[in-house]
Amino acid sequence: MRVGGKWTAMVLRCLEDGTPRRFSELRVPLHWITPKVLTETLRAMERDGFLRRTVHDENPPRVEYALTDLGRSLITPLDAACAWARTHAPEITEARTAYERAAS
Amino acid sequence: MRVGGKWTAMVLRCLEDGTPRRFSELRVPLHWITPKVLTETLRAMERDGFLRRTVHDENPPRVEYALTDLGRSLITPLDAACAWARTHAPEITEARTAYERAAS
DNA sequence: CGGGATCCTTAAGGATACTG
DNA sequence: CAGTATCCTTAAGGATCCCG
Repeated sequence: MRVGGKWTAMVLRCLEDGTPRRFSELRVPLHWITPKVLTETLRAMERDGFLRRTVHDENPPRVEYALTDLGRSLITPLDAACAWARTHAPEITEARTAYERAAS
Repeated sequence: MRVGGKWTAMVLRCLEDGTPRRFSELRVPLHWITPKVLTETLRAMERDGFLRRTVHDENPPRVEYALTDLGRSLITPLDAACAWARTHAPEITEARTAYERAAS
C-alpha cells in the first residue's frame, strides 16, 4: 500500500479542504518535492482511488488533483494517528533519553 | 519513527493480549522472520518505550518481551487503521481494476 | 536460547536535465 | 505548466553463518 508512503499523508493534508490543487501548487507545501517523486505519489494515489486527476484542455496546460470520497475517508484514521503522536510524543522522547542513558 | 516499519504492527499484535513472549515465540507467527530483523524491530520498539525487555538469569537463557502502557496505547489507532482497511479494501481493488482498464 | 557479524538485494527517494 | 528520462544514494529488509 502506498498509504504508508512518505508523502501520501502530506498530499492528503494539502487536499483535505476539498479544493482541487494544481501540480505546482502541491509542490510548495511539500518542501519542493521533486517532480518525479510527486508524480509517483499522485499516480499511486490515483490508482488506488484516493484522488481524481483532471486535465483541462487549455494552454498553458492545467491539471488539477482533488480527493475522492475514498480519499476523504482516510482523513479520519489519519487524524487519529496524528492525535496519538501528539499526545505521546513526550513519552517517546523520554523513553529514548532513558534508553541512551542506560546504554552508557 | 519505527511505527511505520514493516514488522512493528505485527509485533504489537503478537503481544496485545498482555502475555510476555520469548524471542523464539515471536518468530513463529511472524513467518520465521530472521533473527536480525526481529532483533532490530524489538530494539527499536524498546528504545521508543513500546515494550520492555526482561532477561531472566537462567540456563538456558530466557528473554521475554511485553508491551508497556505506551505500547498498548498504540493498539487503538492501529485497530482504527485496520478497520478502515477492511472496510475500504473492496473500493481500492475496484479502483485499481478501473485504473488498469483505463490504461489499456 | 537469543542473539551478533557479515554480506547482499531491492526499492524508495532524490538530483539533474530535458520536453510537449 | 506539468510532467518524463536518466542516474544515483541510501537504508530497510533478508540470508547465512557463528557465538556465549
